[in-house]
Amino acid sequence: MIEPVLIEDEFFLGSDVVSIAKSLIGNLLVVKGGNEVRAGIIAETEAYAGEYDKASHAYGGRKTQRTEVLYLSGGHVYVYLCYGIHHLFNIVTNQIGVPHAVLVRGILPVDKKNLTHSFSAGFVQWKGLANGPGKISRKLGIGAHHNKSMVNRGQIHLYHYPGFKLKEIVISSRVGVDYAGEDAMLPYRFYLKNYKPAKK
DNA sequence: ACACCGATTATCT
DNA sequence: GATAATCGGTGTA
Repeated sequence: MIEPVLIEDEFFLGSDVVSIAKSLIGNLLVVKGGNEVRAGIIAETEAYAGEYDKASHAYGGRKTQRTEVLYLSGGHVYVYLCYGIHHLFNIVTNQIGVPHAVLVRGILPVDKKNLTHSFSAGFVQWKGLANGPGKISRKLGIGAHHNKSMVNRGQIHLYHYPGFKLKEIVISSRVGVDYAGEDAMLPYRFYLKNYKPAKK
């Protein structure tokens, strides 16, 4: 059994949000709440490249109450509400002042028996599919209170997960960004080949 | 004050 | 598999 190891802070400070989104695939997302621990293997991500990306909330350098978290340093958590119901989980990347982020759109369940003892306390096994950004927040218990928190400091942690054997990654255009014009075509979405996304 | 944005579930075929 | 029904926060005026 190989121990998952926390992803180092520097990883999230990187300037290439697209490659960060890709390399997050297959890593372990862990949410601790109270005495409970929930986890999933990241199976689908999208990159949002800030000021010059029409699909980004920070397009054109827009800075408001909602988007100011995007301008914080890489590793901060950006959670926003969609359809008045769903909380969408993003990880801010790059240096302070550069509003890049990775949206996590899908996770796979992890079996407790594939994890070492350090995760077993309070581990809650969730079931079903989490192939959609609203579903992962439901399954893992991510909410608005996580907004502006810091990965690997508070309740949300990201680990390298050598126990998961990464196969082929599919690259495609992003979901639900029709309004972004030509930027809607950018190949900024990544998912595991053997995973069924909610949307093609 | 108002237009805009989108993920999920239920219900139908 | 396809379609319809659903909400509330945000940004701009």
